[in-house]
Amino acid sequence: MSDFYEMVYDVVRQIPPGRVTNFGAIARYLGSGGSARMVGWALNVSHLQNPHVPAHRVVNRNGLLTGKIHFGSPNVMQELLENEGVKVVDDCVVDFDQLFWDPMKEMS
DNA sequence: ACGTTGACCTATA
DNA sequence: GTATAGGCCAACG
Repeated sequence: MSDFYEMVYDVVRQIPPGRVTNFGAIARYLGSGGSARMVGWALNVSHLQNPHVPAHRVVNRNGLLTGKIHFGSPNVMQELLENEGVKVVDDCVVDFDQLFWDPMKEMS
């Protein structure tokens, strides 16, 4: 596996329950800068990884659950988030700013 | 090998 | 404030 993928998975796994983050933060943390798309690709195959990666905690900058379709069923992602206490309305995370988890600051 | 697509973001108008 | 443009790198056809 490429180091990029491993780093992405590592960061995503360290996201605390009930918190969410976006692709840009992860991309910048990895030093890829604007390569946020690569993060998406990494998460795309994340379901094959072991241990499982909580990709449901990763959303886009708008807090929209863009990748819900890749979870097998569109409702799975929202279910998981709500199960962790994250309110989701119309595929959007409520209070995204509060629940936002920045790897740069939090991991330091 | 080439063009298109993709769980996106930043910048400029 | 929204609209459009550019960039980013990997996978797919």
